[in-house]
Amino acid sequence: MLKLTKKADYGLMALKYLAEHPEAPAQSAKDIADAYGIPAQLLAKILQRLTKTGLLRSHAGMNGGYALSRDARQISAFEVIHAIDGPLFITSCTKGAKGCDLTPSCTIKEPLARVNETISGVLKSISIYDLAEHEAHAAADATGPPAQALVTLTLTL
Amino acid sequence: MLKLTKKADYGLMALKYLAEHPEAPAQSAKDIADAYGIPAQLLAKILQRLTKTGLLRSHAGMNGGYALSRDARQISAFEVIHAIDGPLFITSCTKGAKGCDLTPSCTIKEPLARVNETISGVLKSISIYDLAEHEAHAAADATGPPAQALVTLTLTL
DNA sequence: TGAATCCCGGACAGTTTTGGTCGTATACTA
DNA sequence: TAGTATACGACCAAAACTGTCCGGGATTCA
Repeated sequence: MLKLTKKADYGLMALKYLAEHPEAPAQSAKDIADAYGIPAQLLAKILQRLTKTGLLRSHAGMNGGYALSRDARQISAFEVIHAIDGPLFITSCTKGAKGCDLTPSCTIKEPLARVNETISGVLKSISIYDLAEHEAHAAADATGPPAQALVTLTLTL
Repeated sequence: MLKLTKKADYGLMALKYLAEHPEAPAQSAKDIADAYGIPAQLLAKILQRLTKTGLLRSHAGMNGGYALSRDARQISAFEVIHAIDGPLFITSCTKGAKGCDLTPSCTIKEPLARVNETISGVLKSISIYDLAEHEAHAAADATGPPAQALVTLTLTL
């Protein structure tokens, strides 16, 4: 449990692919799908969704395709997952408005909501750039501190 | 997405209930189910599973029921969720052994595995005791430092 | 102009996961 | 031995997930 859907996985993989090919003006859904061996039509729809939410820009016609709308560093895994799978709530009794119907049972909800925020925080702190492989290892070593993401989260119950 | 199942929710709620009634030798599945308005038979099966994994102890017959097998402080939310929903993996390509079939595609897997560990860490750091409502507020204030769980996690990509 | 390439998006079928019920067997207590 | 409670497998309906099909539009190039 607590796993993300294949769609979200595919979406992350696709963005990673785009981040690793910044030179090309655009990559077609089919190219990306072929690169990873995932169903093209399915990926296409995922990319469409990411386009609608503004994470990608699309271009129809020959040599068209998709491209990141921002720098890979500025796109978090959270955004991608949220765009594809919708709002993530660890508690099954979602809906801040109505809450779970009967019973003020979910006193659990409160502490778990914090867990939820923590998880969101982790996901928000990870960018597509972090997922991509940065070729210039040697260069990175020379240029200074490694470009590692270091995340520290605090959870107080 | 990324939400836990109702079963896991129910399980946590039940353990919380047990933690809040330490005086009783045991609580029947029906009592707990009624307290929260959740289907009794379903909860029964969940409690049975928790019993098999050793988190609970059961006792049949009159005045029987379930009780925590350890102190509420010694039972983590992670254990409960794991017992009910099985191993939690954020990546859809689970199985460390075979990995996702074709394509060494899931280079994503590696960074996400760390996210997964982080989430597990959060869940492990939360005990059933933390979920329960502690009546003795005044007492707690007097006895010393507030019994708050403070969790700090570090994620390095 | 027209053909090729590529995005857009709804409808839909197959499968798996969940959530929940039923029935029966078993254990314990009074 | 009657009543209460767990143990557990079979079963089912509904939802979610994955994936496919298909008829559009947009854009580029010859």
